[in-house]
Amino acid sequence: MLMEKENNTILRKNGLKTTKARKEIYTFLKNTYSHPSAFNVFENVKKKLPGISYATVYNVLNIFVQKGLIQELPAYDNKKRFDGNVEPHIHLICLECGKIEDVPFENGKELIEKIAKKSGWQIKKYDFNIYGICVDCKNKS
Amino acid sequence: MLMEKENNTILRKNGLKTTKARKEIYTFLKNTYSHPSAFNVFENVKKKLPGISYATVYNVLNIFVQKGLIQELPAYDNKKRFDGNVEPHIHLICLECGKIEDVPFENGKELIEKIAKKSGWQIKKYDFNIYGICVDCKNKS
DNA sequence: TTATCTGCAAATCATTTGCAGGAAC
DNA sequence: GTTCCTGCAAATGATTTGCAGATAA
Repeated sequence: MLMEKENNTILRKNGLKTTKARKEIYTFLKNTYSHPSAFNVFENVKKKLPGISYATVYNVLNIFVQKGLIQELPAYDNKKRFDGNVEPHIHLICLECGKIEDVPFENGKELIEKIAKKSGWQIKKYDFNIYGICVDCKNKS
Repeated sequence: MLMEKENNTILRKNGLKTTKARKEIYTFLKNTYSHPSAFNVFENVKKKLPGISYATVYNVLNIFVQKGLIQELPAYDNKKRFDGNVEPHIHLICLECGKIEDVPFENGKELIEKIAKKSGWQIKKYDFNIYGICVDCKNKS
């Protein structure tokens, strides 16, 4: 669990004022593996800050992405997801229940470097999403 | 260039009536490397079929994706892209100009199989997007 | 105090839907 | 002749924006 203090420090270090909204959203994202949509974040943070507005959630999420504090997953179903884990990794996405699990990308770095060299592009980041049926959903059917 | 005849055959084989809209959209997607958005498809196909409606473009794209005739790229910037190349491969996406290039994924199959085995998931497909600055944009700046 | 956020409501933009007429088979 | 498709216009839903008041520094 993230401590209040380090949380403040991180925000300040990134030139952001430490507001309640930002602290709660940051804490929530850094302590979940659920890869929430903006709406999920809104719902959850509202438990702590009942007056928070949906627009503020979007504003804060966008600033965090911009600052590299979190990452944004592309919308495979029209809703962006957000991930407090900024280490490069692979996402396993269940087509049935929507669950998203993280998988480390072994040799990812080498592969990326090889592609950078071959293509001549300057590579900034990647996202690697694998879609299928998760173990739970497989067992259900 | 795709021939009219094979085009018809493929549509029929998938249980689809061969309409002008479908033939043009299919031909366009199979003959471009541009990874167009729905709007790009609309613009281009309108040159051949001026009366076509935007909704039809969406309908047809969705049916094609459903039938596996094309693939859909998740929206990293709020717009889905479509790819006539259904072979699994990597996309290089330029953050500056939006260009998308294909890269073969060597050892992709092995990697996916390894992840399937390890995780227990039944894997259906993947998409692997690498973001950066393309050669042209690098040279410009 | 001053610059920066937040909350609210309205706006935007991609995508979907309902339905009546039209085309494929 | 039936069934399936298209075009149109309206609906939907996620995300963004403008702005006035509130809050952090």
